[in-house]
Amino acid sequence: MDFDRADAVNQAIRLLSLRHRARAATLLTPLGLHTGQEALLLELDRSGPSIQAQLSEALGSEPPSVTLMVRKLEGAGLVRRAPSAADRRASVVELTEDGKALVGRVKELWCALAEETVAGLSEETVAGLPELLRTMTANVDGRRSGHR
Amino acid sequence: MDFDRADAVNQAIRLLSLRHRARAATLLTPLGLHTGQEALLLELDRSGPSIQAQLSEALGSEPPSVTLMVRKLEGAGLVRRAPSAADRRASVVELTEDGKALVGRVKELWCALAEETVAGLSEETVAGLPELLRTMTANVDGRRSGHR
DNA sequence: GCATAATAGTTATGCGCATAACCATCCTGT
DNA sequence: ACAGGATGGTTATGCGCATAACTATTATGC
Repeated sequence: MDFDRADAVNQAIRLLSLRHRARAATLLTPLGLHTGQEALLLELDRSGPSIQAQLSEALGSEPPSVTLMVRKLEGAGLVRRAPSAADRRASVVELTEDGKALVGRVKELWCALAEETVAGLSEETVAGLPELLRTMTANVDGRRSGHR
Repeated sequence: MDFDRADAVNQAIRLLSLRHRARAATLLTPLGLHTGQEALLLELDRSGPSIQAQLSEALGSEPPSVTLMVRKLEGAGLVRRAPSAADRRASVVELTEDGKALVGRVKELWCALAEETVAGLSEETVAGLPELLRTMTANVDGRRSGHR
């Protein structure tokens, strides 16, 4: 691939990352959330109480990141931790009532953001978008340093 | 749009951001660069000596971010700053010889990364990709807080 | 059954990027 | 010509995310 084409792809991905994230931030700020935290809340809503290793896997974030996210959300009263009965190393994270209440609002924002994002695109393009993005993600993820 | 579809889009964008960035990081590390710095070097290669406001605009990063990036690249000897003759507030940034030498290698990585990223996609999909991503970027960027 | 490896989690540290507040310089209108 | 605003840059601070190094527990191989 020639450089101009490659650069167009890479730079477009970089800019979309920045802007989509920035837009998410401005939408989430009124709820008192920071970008990334919404992913954790949504995952808990999806899968129910989970240990941090599961969250780390689901979010695609490293364990230390999850530790911090959970700590902050716990401080905000949106999430609660309990020691796991089966494994004394693990702690189970779950939504509090406040957390559950907030998830509803997060979902609305999430829908609004997705609609904004794909505005003006054809129905079929939108339909194929997640698959397309996941393919690219898997392409670069597969080359990750060794593990998995 | 229903939540599942919206979430698929948003999460796919989030994950692609993380992974593409992570992959870029592992490719750039051997060159002693961190993610984001390559964009600045490539922009200088493209447009020649520029003042930081131009870089900020071209990279889509805020001025404070540019200040730090330039400072670090200057420390690494890849970039040089000179006061602007026309405007005493501005400083002109340009590549050093070392910087120019490194840009060549960055370009190679950049091509390799783009090829990895779009592996397995049809030729037409790849051709339309930058435009597609830019459309989405503009969609969320347009709603930005007031300015531009 | 016990040493060793694998796994869950945390702390420390560092980078990228953002916003807020601020200074220095320039441009503009009257 | 000069006050007020716009523009270029920097500093301070904070969050997200990463890696490295560590502890505590659980699983495995001989």
